[in-house]
Amino acid sequence: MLNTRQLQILQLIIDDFINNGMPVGSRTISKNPTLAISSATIRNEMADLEELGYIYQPHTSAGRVPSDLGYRLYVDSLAADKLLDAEQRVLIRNLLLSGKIKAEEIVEKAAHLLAEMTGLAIVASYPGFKKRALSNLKLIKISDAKVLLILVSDNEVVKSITLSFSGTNQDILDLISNSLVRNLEGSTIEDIDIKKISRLKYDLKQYGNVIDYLVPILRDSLKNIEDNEFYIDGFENFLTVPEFSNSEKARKMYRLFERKEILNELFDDIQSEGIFIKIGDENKITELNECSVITTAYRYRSKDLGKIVVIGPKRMDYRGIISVVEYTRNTLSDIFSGIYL
Amino acid sequence: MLNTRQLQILQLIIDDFINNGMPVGSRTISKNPTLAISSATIRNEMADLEELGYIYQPHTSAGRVPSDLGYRLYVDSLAADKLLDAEQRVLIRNLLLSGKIKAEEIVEKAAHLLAEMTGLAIVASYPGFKKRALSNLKLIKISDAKVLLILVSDNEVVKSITLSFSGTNQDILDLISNSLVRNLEGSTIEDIDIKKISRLKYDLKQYGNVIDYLVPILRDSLKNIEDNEFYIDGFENFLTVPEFSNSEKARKMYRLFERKEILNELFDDIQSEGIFIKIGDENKITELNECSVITTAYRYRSKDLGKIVVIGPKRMDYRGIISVVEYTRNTLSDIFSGIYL
DNA sequence: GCTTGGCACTCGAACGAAGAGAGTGCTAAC
DNA sequence: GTTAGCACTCTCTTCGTTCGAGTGCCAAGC
Repeated sequence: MLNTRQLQILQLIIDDFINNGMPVGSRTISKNPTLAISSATIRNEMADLEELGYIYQPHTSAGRVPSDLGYRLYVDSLAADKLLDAEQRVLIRNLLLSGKIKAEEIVEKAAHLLAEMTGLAIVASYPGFKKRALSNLKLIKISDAKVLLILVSDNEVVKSITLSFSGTNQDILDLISNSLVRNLEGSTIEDIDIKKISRLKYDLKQYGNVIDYLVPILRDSLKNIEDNEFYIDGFENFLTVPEFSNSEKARKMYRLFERKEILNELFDDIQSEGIFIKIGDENKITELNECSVITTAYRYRSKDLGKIVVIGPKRMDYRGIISVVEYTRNTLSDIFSGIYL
Repeated sequence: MLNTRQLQILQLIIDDFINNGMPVGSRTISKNPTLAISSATIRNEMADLEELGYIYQPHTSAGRVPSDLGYRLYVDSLAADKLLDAEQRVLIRNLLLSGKIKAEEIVEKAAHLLAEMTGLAIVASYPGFKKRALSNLKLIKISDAKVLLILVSDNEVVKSITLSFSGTNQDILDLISNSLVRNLEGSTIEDIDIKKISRLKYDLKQYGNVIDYLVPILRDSLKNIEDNEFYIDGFENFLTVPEFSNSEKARKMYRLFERKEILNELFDDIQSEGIFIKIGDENKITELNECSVITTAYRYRSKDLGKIVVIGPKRMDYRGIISVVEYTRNTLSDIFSGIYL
């Protein structure tokens, strides 16, 4: 559709616009030594590119700015994915590996790292829990009145819940824990039912009264488990982006991401495998029509574990950001899949 | 020092300025029915108040704005602390009590709630952990290669650490956990030493090789425990404050609170008991000279557990905010002290 | 002697005109 | 097909003007 020169000019315009954020004039492009054509010729080509919808003028006497279509072509032609340089790769890996911590914390760390490295806003979903199978469980005495219930899912995510429960000791709790694991292991966490819990009574007849007291507490607690759905980081980055430095706009963006239904809509739309980019109007959520949204999923072995969404202005360093996101995603997947352990 | 009328005028000026954010003119004050004096008289009084340093003019033909000294007098004369209305009290308590969760999560919830209710930025420190005594401990198998170490401190704070540790089963882990608890219970967590851990060997001779493998992992993990020091929330609120809506300023504030040494300085300065307010230049940290900082500490029984800092522009609804902060602090203390459990 | 109406004065905010500058489209020549 | 040249357009900045809110001070009044 576009000839080589047109494509080259379009790329130069977009590169320049990404760097400087100001409409690009024909003279700027004509200065490029690999092109060696005059500004007048560039102007003619620009008029064509505009007619084809790849660029437009904010006003009559301004330079050109890429349209969504222009960005799309630009992004699609970034086939030669820049590999992250070794230094950055080591940095990311070391930061994510430092301190062996909980799944949630690793995701948060990765999102924070991404926010810092990309200078954009990040939303990440935590590894799922409720829909997974239970793989281990433990009751731990915290104080005279409190017991901690630890649940481990088959995707190695851990949750803890504090119960109000007194008049027991750790030895009894261990017995109860063991019995519960035997009875509940393999059940989907959100579907754990009272019947299975009640089998405790038969296992541990001698502690009947303790169990009678504990069962309803356990049931209620399990019912109230919630997936901590999203972690948000780097929204303050919107404050430095000239396109959003109008604090009204920045705040609107922030408020947008406090709305769970918006996040759900955004996350439901993410396909697995690879990295996806939605530019401007390509986003279904109209509030994001001025943004580009880059999404990917991190995995546990061969299943999706959670998703990462990068949100920024359409004017962003796609090439660099894609490579950082990709490497972080892969590292995260490796960590969760146990490659590094 | 000030006569009744002067004090009244000062309060009216500050009330009006807090509400409207614009310099207050003599005519505005003279309209107040309880005063019933002309604007000319107000002007004379204002000139006196300015001479005394309680108010000042941003420029010659503008109204008056409270100085730090003026705010100080205003805040100190707010003796009749407004009690929070029952509705808000119930709201705060229910929100903080809903779902019995971990200490960290309760603090985060409280900070988030405060950010929403006050419209200001909140920094909270989590309950301390490293300097506390160990009260319970448990190893839980997560997968073939991972074991979770759960630590409970005597102030009922729970931490979990993932260890890479394979070739064992939950029964052995239970035995090891029990032995560790016996040997380490009461030790200060950051001081747990290898010697005490090594006693495992004598307790559980039959698992000698497992123990030899586990001890160094445990030691390293315990060394690397870090107190998750601070939780920050509501900084986006700075975007709505006209005084900071200049996004440069808002961003500066945000960056300020990413610096741990600043937060440490801020938190070290907090006294216990009660609610403290630093206005403008009263803050040692020069970057906060345009802000007011309200601080308080939540407690576990009769000892400080963590601190809460509210940061906003000097122009804030001190009366309302103090009462919200106070009630939240008290509720938090009650929850941690087990009053509600 | 405090209070008040009146008045000249001051200063910032808003508005508009003028000028500069960047960039364009078009035309005619190469 | 490319390019130099030129008229044209539109934004941005600057500068002066006006408008209005608010002041300080003075002289009269209670």
